[in-house]
Amino acid sequence: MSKNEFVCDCHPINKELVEKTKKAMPQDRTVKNLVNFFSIVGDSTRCKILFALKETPLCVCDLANVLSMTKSSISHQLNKMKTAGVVKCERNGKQVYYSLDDNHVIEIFNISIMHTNHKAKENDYEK
Amino acid sequence: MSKNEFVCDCHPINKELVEKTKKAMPQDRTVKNLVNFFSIVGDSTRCKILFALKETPLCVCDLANVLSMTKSSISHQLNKMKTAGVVKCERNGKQVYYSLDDNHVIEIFNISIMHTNHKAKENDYEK
DNA sequence: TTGACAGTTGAGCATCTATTCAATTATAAT
DNA sequence: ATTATAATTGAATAGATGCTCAACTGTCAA
Repeated sequence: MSKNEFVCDCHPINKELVEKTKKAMPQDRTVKNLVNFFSIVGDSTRCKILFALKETPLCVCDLANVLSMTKSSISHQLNKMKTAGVVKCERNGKQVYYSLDDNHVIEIFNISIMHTNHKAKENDYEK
Repeated sequence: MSKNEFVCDCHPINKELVEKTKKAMPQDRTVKNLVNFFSIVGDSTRCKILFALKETPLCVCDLANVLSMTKSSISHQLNKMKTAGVVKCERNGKQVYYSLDDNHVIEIFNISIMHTNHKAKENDYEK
């Protein structure tokens, strides 16, 4: 199967603009990294975990209590988050303490909250 | 079904810290809005659409050509993005032109790209 | 009014993914 | 050693989601 296979079902309206835009598109790896990151934070459980860890490092058990979920479910998500590089962990006796691995995440959260609040307000006006 | 039902399968290690962290957690609606937004950008097709629209407004057909996908598939995604408030559209004759509805998105993209590049570099060192 | 093209829409399908459950590992205390 | 607790892990399940296909709407031109 060719990678350049033409799978589009229509001819371009503005061919030059299409070509120009194609050239301006970022590398596949850039998109992949970005999508991977947004997928991690685009889940309710993981998002809440990050909000909790923003406050303080927590062990799996305490995270489970904060979110009112099972340890197993939390642990599964923490594993994904660790792989994605948004949290790190450290064992202390029987507990494993998780914390944020990069404060960029909080910065992104803050701007995004501003964005979504702005949008939410717009929707209020429409009512 | 009670909303305060205890579904966690373990007792807290540090009860006070759990309570304190619970109080610091954002409202459900804040998390919901945020997750909704991140879910929208956390998809390869939608992410690419935003990168394309960052350059210029485009009709569905030209977007389909830029991404080498079908009109239908693009249209389905644009519909979700419109509902989420990240793109807006305007008909011009036979074409419907889509564009970004809020430049916050690009700002969030830029910071996130910095974050993911940072992470990608870390992974390179590990090899 | 008819035909062509742009775009939308809903149903169906295949894939992905979050949670559950059960079993296992790791550590500490008795 | 044995027991208890914290955490991890893999398989199974149920629900979500993106793409395809086909039918449909909207607009323009002849």
